[in-house]
Amino acid sequence: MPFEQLKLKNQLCHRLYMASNSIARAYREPLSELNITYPQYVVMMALWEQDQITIAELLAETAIDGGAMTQILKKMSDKGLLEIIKDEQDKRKRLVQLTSEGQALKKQAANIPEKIKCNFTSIDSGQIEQLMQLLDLVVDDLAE
Amino acid sequence: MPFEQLKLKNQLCHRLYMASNSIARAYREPLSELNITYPQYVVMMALWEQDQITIAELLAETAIDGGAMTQILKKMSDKGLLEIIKDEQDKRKRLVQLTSEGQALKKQAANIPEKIKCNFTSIDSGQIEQLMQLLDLVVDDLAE
DNA sequence: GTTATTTAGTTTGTGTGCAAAGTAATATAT
DNA sequence: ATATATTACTTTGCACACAAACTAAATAAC
Repeated sequence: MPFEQLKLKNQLCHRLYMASNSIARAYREPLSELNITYPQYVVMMALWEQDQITIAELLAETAIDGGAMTQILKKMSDKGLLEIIKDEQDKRKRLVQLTSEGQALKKQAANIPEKIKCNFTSIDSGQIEQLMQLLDLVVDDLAE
Repeated sequence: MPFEQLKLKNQLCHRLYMASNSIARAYREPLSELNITYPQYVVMMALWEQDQITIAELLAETAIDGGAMTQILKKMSDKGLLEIIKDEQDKRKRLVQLTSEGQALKKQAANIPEKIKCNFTSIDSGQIEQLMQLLDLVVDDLAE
């Protein structure tokens, strides 16, 4: 049975591809009520946890691409969710800071995780925990 | 502990986001030797399994977006990997058919899964199987 | 048999993800 | 002190992913 390993049903990558797209799609509607996209939501979650961090720290926290981050932050800045401030100590760096609007959005976002979890009827929280641990192994193995 | 559920480390979606991006990145180099991208590789895998199928069937098999598929197939057709043939019975449909070059590429691709698996040093095949099953549950739950 | 609906696919516009090249400022080497 | 390298980002160009609007053809309704 040659080429068996090339079948889509045997490919972890295709499962991840589908699962990641499905999840992002699921977030679209709830996030559209906050007028943000999924990667923008990731940035917000990072900043709600720790504000006033450099772009490099935000990149490390979110795993968003640097080139994409510039555009994403610009759009979020235009929407008034955050401000990008020059670091006076090191003028190469820039600090990202939530506006009061950005901070206030946290309350509106608080019920989103619950909304998403409602979709998971055939998978329990233990399995989700297990899934996250396995995904961490994948990510760590692929981090060169 | 309010907002605990909004932390990135507690979010399945962010793990999936990182894992999916990491995997796609890992495929980039091996696939560049075949001069194809990851979604194009998914299309090829589907066609290597079953050739001469309609675009709708290809969409169902790959879970690629319809709008994206049109562009992807056009690029693959330009590269000479496949041809898009009108269905004479039902003129709305189009059949996708590999060229001999497209078929021949299968041999070159045969070692790609092995190359990718080399990255996974801390995760065994049993865990990968388990991971795929859990991801199937996620995808099924989110398929409306 | 014409109208309405559904199906199959394309087009358009926005938002990433990524590599590669570019810019500006700091750190290092000598 | 000056050249070199590194760091922190930005810009550009290409390829998707997606929603929404669109076209064309087959089917269903009447």
